[in-house]
Amino acid sequence: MNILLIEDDKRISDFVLKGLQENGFNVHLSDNGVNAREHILSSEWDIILMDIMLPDIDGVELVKLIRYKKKNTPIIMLSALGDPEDKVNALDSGADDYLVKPFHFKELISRINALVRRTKLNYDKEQNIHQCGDITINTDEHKVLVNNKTIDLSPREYKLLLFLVENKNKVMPRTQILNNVWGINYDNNTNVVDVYISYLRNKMNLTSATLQTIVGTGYMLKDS
Amino acid sequence: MNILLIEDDKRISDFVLKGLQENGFNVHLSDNGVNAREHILSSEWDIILMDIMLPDIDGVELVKLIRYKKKNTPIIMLSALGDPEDKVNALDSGADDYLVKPFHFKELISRINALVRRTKLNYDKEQNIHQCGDITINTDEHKVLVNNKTIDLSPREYKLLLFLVENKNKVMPRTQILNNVWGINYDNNTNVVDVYISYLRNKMNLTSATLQTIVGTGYMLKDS
DNA sequence: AGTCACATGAATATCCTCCTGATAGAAGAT
DNA sequence: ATCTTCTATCAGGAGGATATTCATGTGACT
Repeated sequence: MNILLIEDDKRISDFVLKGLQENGFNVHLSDNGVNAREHILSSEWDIILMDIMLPDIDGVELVKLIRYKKKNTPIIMLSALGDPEDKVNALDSGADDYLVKPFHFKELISRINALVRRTKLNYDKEQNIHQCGDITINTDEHKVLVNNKTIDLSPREYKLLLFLVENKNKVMPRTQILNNVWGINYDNNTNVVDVYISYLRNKMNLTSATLQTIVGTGYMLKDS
Repeated sequence: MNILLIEDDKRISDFVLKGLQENGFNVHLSDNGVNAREHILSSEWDIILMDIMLPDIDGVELVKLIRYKKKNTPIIMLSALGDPEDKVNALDSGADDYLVKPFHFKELISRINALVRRTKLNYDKEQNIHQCGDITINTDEHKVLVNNKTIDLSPREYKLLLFLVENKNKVMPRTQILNNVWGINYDNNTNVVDVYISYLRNKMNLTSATLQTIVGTGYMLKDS
């Protein structure tokens, strides 16, 4: 799960970052509003944790911007301000939750889980998502992500990748790949599969540990 | 909006009930767990506000029961217990939010709104108004707006656009477009779809990032 | 009839994808 | 260690897909 943490106070961000990572979350840190905005608009996050007081942009304004841009990413505000007015203000601007510092770390984890659970209820039903390690394929949108970055693939590359993800952790012989991705049922001495595997490894920066070569047989995509 | 309030302390329930009603909510009160369970399982609620300490059933157990029964109704727990353990316990059992008494009424309203907003994101599609980014279609008036400017479309163009907006963020194969917009069920080697996509892009000034071409498949209208 | 808007198929240019075949390099066999 | 087999990668041409424009057909309305 990918979390964007927006926090300028290094003591706090160190603490939160470490704690989240220990709990198995994949966290990216932004320490200012401008940088955060870039990351929000260019990538897909499961959830955003945002300090309300940032050096350059007001957190509430940032939330409004995100919602204005039709981004529905879940947002939890973190703030030293415990005043009801501040809470109301943040929640009404589009944030989903508001947590007053200092907070207990366990509570943060539980609130993250609660919110993500609620969000996924809406989305996962409707979208067809395939995963394998860092790789995410959204077949509805025909979209491929590696570490939250969109990768452009040609139709054939896409079809091959999808086939490998659908059969992750299984060795796929060349013949079977040719059969399923190219529709070729006979052995015609081609090396297209090798070539396209190479394309994928390049475009997606896949190590040979992730997209393994099984010598004499074919290939296998490993789920970390 | 229909709210189920589960609270046995009459002083508090009076206060909350009155406040919610003044804010235009439609509220039903249950003052014990057994009665509440009946209402939860037999009716549809937009949101449930639940005291954690009830005379007959533990609130957390009630939440677990609701979730076990595959009811995804949003739940906010209200409790005098401010202990992190209690919060974690409640949230992890399936509650969406946790508010410690005494709370400010405005905060409760904001949290209710935030949660309902999050829950309804994908459900409340207004019948006559369709949106996608800058594009707004009012089917009652048969009117198309881009950035608040009216666009004149021919019947076929309109039908195609509406279909794409209704299926925004999903790749629509040419065959499916032909089927739904033209009523053609067989492949008759036509390029009308391409031509009309071109018309739309021109008339509406759509970038190829908004109305995307999915090479080898079809087209997709992207939100935001 | 004539005009107009619309729908459609065809034509063209452009761009991108796909595949082949060659070569270099890695892995495995003896 | 050497040879053989298998794999990785590259470059470039052929082919295919798409965008756009044009010409024709069709039906409604005047």
